[in-house]
Amino acid sequence: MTIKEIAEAAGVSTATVSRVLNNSDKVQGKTAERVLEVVEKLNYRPDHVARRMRVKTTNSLVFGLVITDIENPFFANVAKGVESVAFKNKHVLMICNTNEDPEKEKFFLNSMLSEKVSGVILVPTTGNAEFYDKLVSDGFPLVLVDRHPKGLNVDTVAINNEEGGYKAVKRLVDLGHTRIGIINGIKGLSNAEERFHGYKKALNEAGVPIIDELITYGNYVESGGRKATEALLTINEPPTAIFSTNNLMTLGCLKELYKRKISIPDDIALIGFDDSTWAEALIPPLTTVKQPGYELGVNAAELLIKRLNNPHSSIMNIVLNTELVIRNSCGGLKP
Amino acid sequence: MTIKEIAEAAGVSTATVSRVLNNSDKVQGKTAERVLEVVEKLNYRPDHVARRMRVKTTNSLVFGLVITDIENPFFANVAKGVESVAFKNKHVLMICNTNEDPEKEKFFLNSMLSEKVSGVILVPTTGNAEFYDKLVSDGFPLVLVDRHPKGLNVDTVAINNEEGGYKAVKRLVDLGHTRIGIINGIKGLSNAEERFHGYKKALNEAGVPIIDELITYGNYVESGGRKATEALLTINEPPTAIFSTNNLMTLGCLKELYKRKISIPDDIALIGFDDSTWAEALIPPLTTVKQPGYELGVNAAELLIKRLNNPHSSIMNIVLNTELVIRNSCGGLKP
DNA sequence: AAGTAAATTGTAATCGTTTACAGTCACAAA
DNA sequence: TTTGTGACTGTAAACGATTACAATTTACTT
Repeated sequence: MTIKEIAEAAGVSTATVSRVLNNSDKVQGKTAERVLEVVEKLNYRPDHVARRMRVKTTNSLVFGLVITDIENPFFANVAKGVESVAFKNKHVLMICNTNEDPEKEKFFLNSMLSEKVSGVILVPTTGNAEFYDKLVSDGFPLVLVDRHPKGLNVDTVAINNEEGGYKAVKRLVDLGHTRIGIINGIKGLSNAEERFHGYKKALNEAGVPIIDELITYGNYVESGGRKATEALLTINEPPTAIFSTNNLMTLGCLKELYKRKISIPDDIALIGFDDSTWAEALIPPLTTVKQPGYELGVNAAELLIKRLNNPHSSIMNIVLNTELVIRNSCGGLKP
Repeated sequence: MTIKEIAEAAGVSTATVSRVLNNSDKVQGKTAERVLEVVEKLNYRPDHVARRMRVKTTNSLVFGLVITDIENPFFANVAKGVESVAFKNKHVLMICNTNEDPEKEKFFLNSMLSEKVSGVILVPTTGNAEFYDKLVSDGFPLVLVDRHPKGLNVDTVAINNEEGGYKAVKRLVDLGHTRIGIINGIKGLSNAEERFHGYKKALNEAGVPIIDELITYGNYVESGGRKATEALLTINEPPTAIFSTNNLMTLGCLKELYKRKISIPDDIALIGFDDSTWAEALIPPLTTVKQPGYELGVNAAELLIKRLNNPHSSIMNIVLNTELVIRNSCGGLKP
């Protein structure tokens, strides 16, 4: 079913059909009606592929979204935010999942470029910075979310990770802890390093020494969180509190603690980063730094649209704030 | 950067470049090398849009995936399974999120058809059955996952929901419960009804009467689970065990129980459906019926590929089994 | 009635590939 | 030398839409 068949059936030219379909230009009311009737009757569906080939604008009706882990509820939130904006703009989403693999990421970005998406929202891994740079300088609409490779002049939407880390650790310090273990994310990722900065800042401010033994890395995955927890618990003088810097590692940590029958918050205090939907269902409910994942996605999508409408406006870097959600996994709550 | 420019730069025709790029046909080694060098040097990226327009096959390098809730870890699992197969086949995924809204679903399906995806994997909502039917009879490659509208002759991959529900409730019955509340999913959805069948079957087999008061509906969302739990707890003689038929409703249930300081498994037993990553981190860890979400996705994608390669082979309905994961939320475990 | 501007519609080129078909070339056989 | 045969390579026509430009019709003025 093509525009040509519609044209024939309605006794007009393809140009007229196209005009009616894009309800642009001036077509006589009667003619438009007749065409629309035929369109309806023949159940015609426009071919976006053909359209996109002809129309050189960025108007492809598809946005790309590249995330690192679709199974992490945080990124699911982000995706939902992006989706809601995309849908409002009649766009559809091409979502890819890199698993933090730079090669996969490159493949997906190339695929999306080949598919001529309008633009891409990307949670960057490490190692492809020059590639992004080339895309941006070629004028391709790209928005980075959640992470910001150093020295890159590109639109970004991220959260204030340092402040988030600071808040979390300050809370622990305020409750009297001085041996505070941290489970860090992936080395070299901006958000991981910033959260770590926040940790150090809070300790420094309180005059608490920073002890190497208490600094572990869990690479943002559950098994990493578990191993890191194990490491923290088996040192000479284990921490009295743990700051886990993402939700999956928190899960690993919880499981390890449960296995060892170490109870929260009595034996150890635990504070997480990222408020997942299950955080409140834990016993005790988890105190955590809440990241606005959905808003991150919404803002990224809106920024992308802004960029599309105005390719030469200056680069924007949006930073959203976190919120400390105090529940009971660090104690300190009135009963 | 088009194939034409490559052709000029390499001093050959566009046909030759195309042949080299699709490493088909016989092109002289030297020529191919020269072309590839130019491709490399000029950083050429094929235009899939143009390609797809010319090539009428189903070979579009894009699969569609329509799910109902990207924030539900179960569907994230499914998506990941689909993704892994897609990636192996150098395909990229167009993912849409219907939120159980039939209108949105229709819009997305139309979009995907317009984008000429190779085929679609769909978690169907209610109400668009005739639409699917038309697609399938038009020869469009469609695979349904997780749910199966009645009377539709279409490829499906689902789990054995009735057996899953049966296993869960049997476990409760075996532990001596006779007042077992159920929090059902969305009325009219095959998987919800099948799980409910399993519930009734287990009770009937044990000679336990089925009591209307104990049957509630939570529509597969957290708030629904919460309200349903509230309803169950405020009847005259509350249940001693609850079967929650999906993960989000289980979360709602847990929160309601926590609020009311009802402890698991001492005051009430709880069994869930769908083993989320957090289920094991709960205290006590959640006993649940595990659905193989990832495998569901893998199988759906493979079925889709099979369908693409062989459009006229007979319709397949794949059913995967569940597994009862016994933890401690129903009690009955040796300490 | 003729002329003119405005409104509507049609013609045909174009987007970047793929591919049927045709053409070229080298070399072996007659 | 001519002819036939592969092995390559090139030419040009699609694919389905959009749109500049041309053509036609309509409406209005004088």
